[in-house]
Amino acid sequence: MIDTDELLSIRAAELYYEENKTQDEIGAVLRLTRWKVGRLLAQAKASGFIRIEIVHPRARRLIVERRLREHTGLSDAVVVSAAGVSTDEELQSRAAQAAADYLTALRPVPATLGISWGRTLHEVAQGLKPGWARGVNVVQINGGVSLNRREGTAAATAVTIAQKALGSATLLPSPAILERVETKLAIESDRAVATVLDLGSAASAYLFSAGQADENSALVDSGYLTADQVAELVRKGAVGDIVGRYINADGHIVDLELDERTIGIRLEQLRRAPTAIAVIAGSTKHAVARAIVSSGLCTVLVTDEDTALAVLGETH
Amino acid sequence: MIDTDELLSIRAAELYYEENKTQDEIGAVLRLTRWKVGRLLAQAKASGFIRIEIVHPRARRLIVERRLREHTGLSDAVVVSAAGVSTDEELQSRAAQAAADYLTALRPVPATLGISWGRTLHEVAQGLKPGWARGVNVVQINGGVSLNRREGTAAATAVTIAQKALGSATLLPSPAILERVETKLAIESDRAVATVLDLGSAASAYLFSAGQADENSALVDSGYLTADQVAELVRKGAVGDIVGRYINADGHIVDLELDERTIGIRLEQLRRAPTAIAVIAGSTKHAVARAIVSSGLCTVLVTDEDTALAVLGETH
DNA sequence: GGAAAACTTGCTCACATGAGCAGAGCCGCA
DNA sequence: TGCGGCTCTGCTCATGTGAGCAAGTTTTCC
Repeated sequence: MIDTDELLSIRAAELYYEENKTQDEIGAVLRLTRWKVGRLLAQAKASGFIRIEIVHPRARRLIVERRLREHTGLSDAVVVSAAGVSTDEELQSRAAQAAADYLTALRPVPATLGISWGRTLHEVAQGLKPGWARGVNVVQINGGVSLNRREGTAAATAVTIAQKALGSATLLPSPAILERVETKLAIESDRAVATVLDLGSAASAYLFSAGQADENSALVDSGYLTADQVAELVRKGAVGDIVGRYINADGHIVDLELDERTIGIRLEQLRRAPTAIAVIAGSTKHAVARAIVSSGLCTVLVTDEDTALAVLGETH
Repeated sequence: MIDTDELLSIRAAELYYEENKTQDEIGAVLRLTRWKVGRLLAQAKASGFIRIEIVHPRARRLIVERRLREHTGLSDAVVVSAAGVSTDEELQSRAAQAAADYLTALRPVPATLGISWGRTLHEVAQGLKPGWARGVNVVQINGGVSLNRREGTAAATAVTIAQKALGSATLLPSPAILERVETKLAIESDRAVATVLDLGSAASAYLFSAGQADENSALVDSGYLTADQVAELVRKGAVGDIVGRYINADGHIVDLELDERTIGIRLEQLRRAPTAIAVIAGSTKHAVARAIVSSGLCTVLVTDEDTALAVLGETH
């Protein structure tokens, strides 16, 4: 049988929150003093019977953000509401918009911003307001899309962010992954590439997303890897990729040989960065997000509610 | 683009409802006066961005109850929350419990209570507390289960309610539907049956449920009708049955011949009753509930949130 | 361009509410 | 039975909050 006080507190809550009665009026109805009513309401709240939710595409979940800050190594977190969202695309859009907002409010404004590329980053670029900053040098930190897709996606992202920041973009003129280590080393040592890589290593802040490890990965899409190769990586423990490098649940490189052929910033450099903003949302990216956060690959995580709970290890 | 004030009001709501900050503190954070913050919060509420829900099996939806009272002919309504409920059975249990509570609180306490039978009514009987009233004569108002199922369900319901009310039960010793009109007339005029019917006609209050019109109907289950017969009734427009009589969406008898062979209170008598409590819940019963309410077959409806919205014509 | 209308802003004031506290009632234990 | 500790109750008081108002600001329309 349910406790009498519990039932009373529910009746009180109904009158308070649905009928907008004052605690005094409720007291009159239920034959209680107004103080008792106040206590019942507090009890109902404490028991979790009262659920207050902010439903809006731009709503954030501050409570979850705080939990992330407290229970992980993150220095900051942005968690967008997943209320009323059915698709992963929608979640990613919300997170991207939130990342744009975060970037706009970021102080100090980074002189140099290192960015990766991909669908999510592109959306972040779209979400930024023209003039969001006054002069930021945007640098690509990993090799770009260029094999068999529309050439310009990666470049366009960097350029858009830079233009809207009234700054300049520095592109990394190189593929993401090369077939032979020798080629990679050669390209890397080329002055045009080396300069950009050095600039990227010294960026004041980083902004990047992550990809899940499956056949829908952007690296497969761009033709750098085949679905079979990714499947093999998964077999070796890969949960996803970050700046073109596949990691396992511990945040370690899965395939050293492949990694040696990948051009771009190294994970250690990212780990040392004072500001590394990861934008990762959608149900397919829970595992990567968790790996990235727990291994300290980012200092700030922009994500959705469900992914945040997964990172906290509270998957329902 | 989203209105600036709208975004601000969302930020304010986050700080107010999730972080429990005062409007003054929020003003300090967002660089606004506390009055502006108050207005933003009011705006957020008015726009429906703030959703407060009471999650508890015994929670009621007073707002929907009021809408029912205002927009239908009902004199009262009880609407239980459907939050976190997956099955129709659970919804029916909640409604049955709520009906038991309603009956307990009903004033004046009915001297004679006319009841139907069925799964729902049985649950209402279970949900009543022993001693919920002091002396109520419980009368069956329609023919009982008796053909091929456990004999006692209908009787047990009446007896349980009466016992718990420290009162007496008067059973209707008759089947629900007879095969020939002549038999029905004969039984009806038998003193033992006629007395009970008269008592039922003069009850101070009625409590009944309704059945959906499909092969799962209690009348099919009890062997009074075949699945085919019900299908035929549906073809003629039947949406469900109430005290053994099939009605269409307008609340009219679907098959006059069948109705002539049905024993129990007539719908006109129910329509004239000052207190007729219908307990109807579950997604399969939306249509019957609507028919019953709109044709004035009950004065009080005990139901679940979703059914209530269907009755109000707000199915999403 | 200027007046009227509509809206927004910062305020006063009254009311609603939560924190904190003293006393009442209840329980267990000697 | 009597004593100390426990919870629960009703209160005072300080604070948080919404209604209403006048002044300032923007918009609209001639």
